[in-house]
Amino acid sequence: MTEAPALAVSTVIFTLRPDSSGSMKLALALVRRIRKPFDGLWALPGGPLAMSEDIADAASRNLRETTGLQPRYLEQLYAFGSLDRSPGSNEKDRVVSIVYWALVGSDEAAAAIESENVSWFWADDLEKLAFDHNLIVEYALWRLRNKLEYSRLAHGFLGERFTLAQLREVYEAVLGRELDPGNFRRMVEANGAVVATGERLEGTRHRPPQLYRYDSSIDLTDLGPLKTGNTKQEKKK
Amino acid sequence: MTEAPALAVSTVIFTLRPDSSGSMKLALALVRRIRKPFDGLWALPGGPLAMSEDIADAASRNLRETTGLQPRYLEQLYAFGSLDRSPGSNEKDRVVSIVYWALVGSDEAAAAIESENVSWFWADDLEKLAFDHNLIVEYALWRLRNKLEYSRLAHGFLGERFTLAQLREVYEAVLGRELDPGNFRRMVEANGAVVATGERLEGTRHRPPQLYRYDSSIDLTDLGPLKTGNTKQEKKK
DNA sequence: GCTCTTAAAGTCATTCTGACTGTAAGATAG
DNA sequence: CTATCTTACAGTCAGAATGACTTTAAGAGC
Repeated sequence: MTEAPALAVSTVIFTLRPDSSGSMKLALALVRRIRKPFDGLWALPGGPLAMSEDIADAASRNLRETTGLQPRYLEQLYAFGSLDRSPGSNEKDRVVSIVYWALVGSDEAAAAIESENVSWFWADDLEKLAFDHNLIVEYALWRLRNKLEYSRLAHGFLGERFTLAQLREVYEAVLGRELDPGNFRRMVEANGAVVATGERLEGTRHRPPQLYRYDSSIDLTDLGPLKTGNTKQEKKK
Repeated sequence: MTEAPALAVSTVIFTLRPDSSGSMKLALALVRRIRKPFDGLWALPGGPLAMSEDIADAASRNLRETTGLQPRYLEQLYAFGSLDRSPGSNEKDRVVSIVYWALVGSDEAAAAIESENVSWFWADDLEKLAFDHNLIVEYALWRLRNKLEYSRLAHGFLGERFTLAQLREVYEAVLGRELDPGNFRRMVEANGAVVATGERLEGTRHRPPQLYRYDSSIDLTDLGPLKTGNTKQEKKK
């Protein structure tokens, strides 16, 4: 049997974190490389795929190992396998990376592991990363922004119950632009994936907003015939 | 170094072919397996990824090797790597397949290789295929149908010049439903990806339709930050 | 009570969409 | 050479969706 390219799994881990001014911004988890190539640069968390480990499980595992968290959403992004991904390295070292992207709740993310070598970075305005990881992040961002518009994806960042203002804040942070509150409400109500709980959020300094929850009979996102079933989500319908 | 899963590349090859009544229907190329497992069943063309071969090149190569054709469009679909893809087989045999999907022109497809072990099948109404290939085809179909609506994908099936009726026929074959000719014309003209050539198609038994071509400054499809550049397409803009 | 802030409902003009009608330009049959 | 058939192509109309905006409601804090 002839030599074959190695297989690795990496994960782009997104969350929302409050910036210095208190508004939510999109962030992602990176780890610092501690060996060549690209020693010292930041990179996506990842590692080799074990012989009897499901690919999504591997992504989930390296998410847990780096941040200590569980993904609220996990989806395969793309398989990257160009020959020049690691310039200057021997052909023998070729690695094909199957990349996943994940969402973690912003409340949970605050409790995530952070250290000298594991940290959150703002998704826009990234420094130069190891390998082709800048391209990978760009693509993951593009996919996240596209999917958000026709799916329940925002739920991946929120808790069980949330106000429409919080939901809108997620959309604004991900899309990077402000949305009209009235039109946003109309859009959300029309699409029907969100239902009012009847409860209200108390303790604000203004009119108490209603709390909503997602209709659990609707999938988090539309994967077509692919039903991963890897996250904690249930599905019916 | 511990043993790792093998890496293979497969391709879902779509084309349009006239059925017995003369209308175009979506078809895909399959090869018959001549060894275990699933000996005798039909399967997607594919094979192992060579050490120094780009993944898309491998997909392109096995498209050429099975059908003798060049893809007009080629895009990565998904990496399939469940542990139970080949039931009953040894864990040592685990294969992760990176699957691509391709479009070939219907005129060229008519000249494609066909044999006892290579043949076209209608995309709806497929028999049981080897491995998880039914699921893969289903997903490829879903992706094709989704992308068609917001891209220039239909060009992958057509020649340089075509009438709006031909373009509509592609849409109808892929989507599996009839479209209103007037509204279709309006939609196509509004989106601007198609331009009139001024020439007309002669020899019909009715009013001669105008010939159109795609505006080559617009990408065949929107891949976001990913620009494969693997097919013969040029891009500008 | 007054003010501040956000919730929530509603208005309006524009654009988009699907269904449909009407006319144009050829070929063919008689 | 006229009637008929077929499809090209233009245009209409009503309802839905969208973006910008206004109005009123319901709390907190002073």
